[in-house]
Amino acid sequence: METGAIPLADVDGEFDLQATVESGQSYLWDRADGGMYDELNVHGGEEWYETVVPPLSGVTDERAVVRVRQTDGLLEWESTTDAVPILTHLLRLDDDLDAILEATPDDPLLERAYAAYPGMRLVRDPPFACLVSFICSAQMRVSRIHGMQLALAREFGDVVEMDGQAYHAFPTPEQLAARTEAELRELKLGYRAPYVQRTAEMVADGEAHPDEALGMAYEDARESLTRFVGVGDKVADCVLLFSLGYLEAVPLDTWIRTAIADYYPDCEQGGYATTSRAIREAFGGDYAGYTQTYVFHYLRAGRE
DNA sequence: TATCCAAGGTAAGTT
DNA sequence: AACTTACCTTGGATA
Repeated sequence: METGAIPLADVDGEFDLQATVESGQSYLWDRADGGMYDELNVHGGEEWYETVVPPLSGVTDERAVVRVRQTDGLLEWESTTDAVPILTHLLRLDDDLDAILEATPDDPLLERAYAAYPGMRLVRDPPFACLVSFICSAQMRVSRIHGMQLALAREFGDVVEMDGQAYHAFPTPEQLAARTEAELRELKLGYRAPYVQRTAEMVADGEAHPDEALGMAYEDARESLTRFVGVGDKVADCVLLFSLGYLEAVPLDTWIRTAIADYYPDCEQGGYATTSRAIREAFGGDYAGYTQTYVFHYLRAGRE
C-alpha cells in the first residue's frame, strides 16, 4: 500500500471532499463509516471515502484501490498505486474553481447555491460506470442509486485486496452483459434492469462505447449517447458532464426544471434541446454544468 | 399498520 | 415534434 497527501494549497480554489462526493454526481464512492448522505456538513469530508478505479487511459494503467479523506488543508490518501494523478482526475483538482466562479453570472439563486457548498467540484467518473449509474437514476432517490451501484459491484464485480481488506470493483461491461435481466432485478433495479443489461451488451460487443462521444460537438455527443438503451437526453447530459468533461452540459432533471419554472420562466421552451440552450446561457455558458450541479445540490439537499 | 406517493426518466405508442 | 402512458421498488408521509 502506498500513502500520501495532497496539500490543498496547491489546488486552484477551494475543495470540499464531502460536498463533491455526496452531492449526487458520482455513485461510485463509498464512505467507510457507512454514513453516505447522512448528516451532510457534519463530518466535513474527514471520513475516509473509498473506490476501485478501473484502468483509465492517460491516468492509470491498472485497476487501483483508492481511499481518501480531507483533514485540515490536506487530502490524505491510501492506494495500491500513486493516487495523486488518479485523485486529480476523478475529483477535478485541476479545475481552477476561482476562475469558474468568476465566470458565473451574477444572479441571486446562483450566488446562494455557490455559497452553500464552497469548494464543491464536479467529478470525472469512469465512463462505463457513470453510464450505468445514471441509467439506474431514473425515478430514483440519490441514496438508492448509490445502493444499486454498491450492489452491482458486490454481486458481479471483482474483489480487489489492499492491506488485507477486500474491495469490490464496479463490474466490467462483459461482467454485466453476462447477467440476465432477472439477476439484475434481484438487485432491485426494477425496470432499469433490461436497460443496464442491454447497454452493457452493446459496450461488451463493441457496438458502441461512451468514450466515442469524446471529441464530438456537445449536442452531437449527447445525441450519440442516446443510442444506449435507457439513455435519453437527461442521462446523456449526466454522462457528458460527470464523466466526459463537457462542462457546458446542463442535465434537465426534476430539480432544475423546478428551478426553471420558479426562477427562469423565460427559459421554459418546448423541447429538451431548446430549453437546454436557454438555461445553459443563464447558467454561464461554458461552465453551465458547474452551476447546474451547485443548484441541484443546493435545492435538493437544502429541500427548499 | 395500512395506504399513498414520488423519486436526478425512458421507450413505445398516438395525435 | 409534442403529448400519453406504463414501468419496478421503496422510504417517508399521511390517515
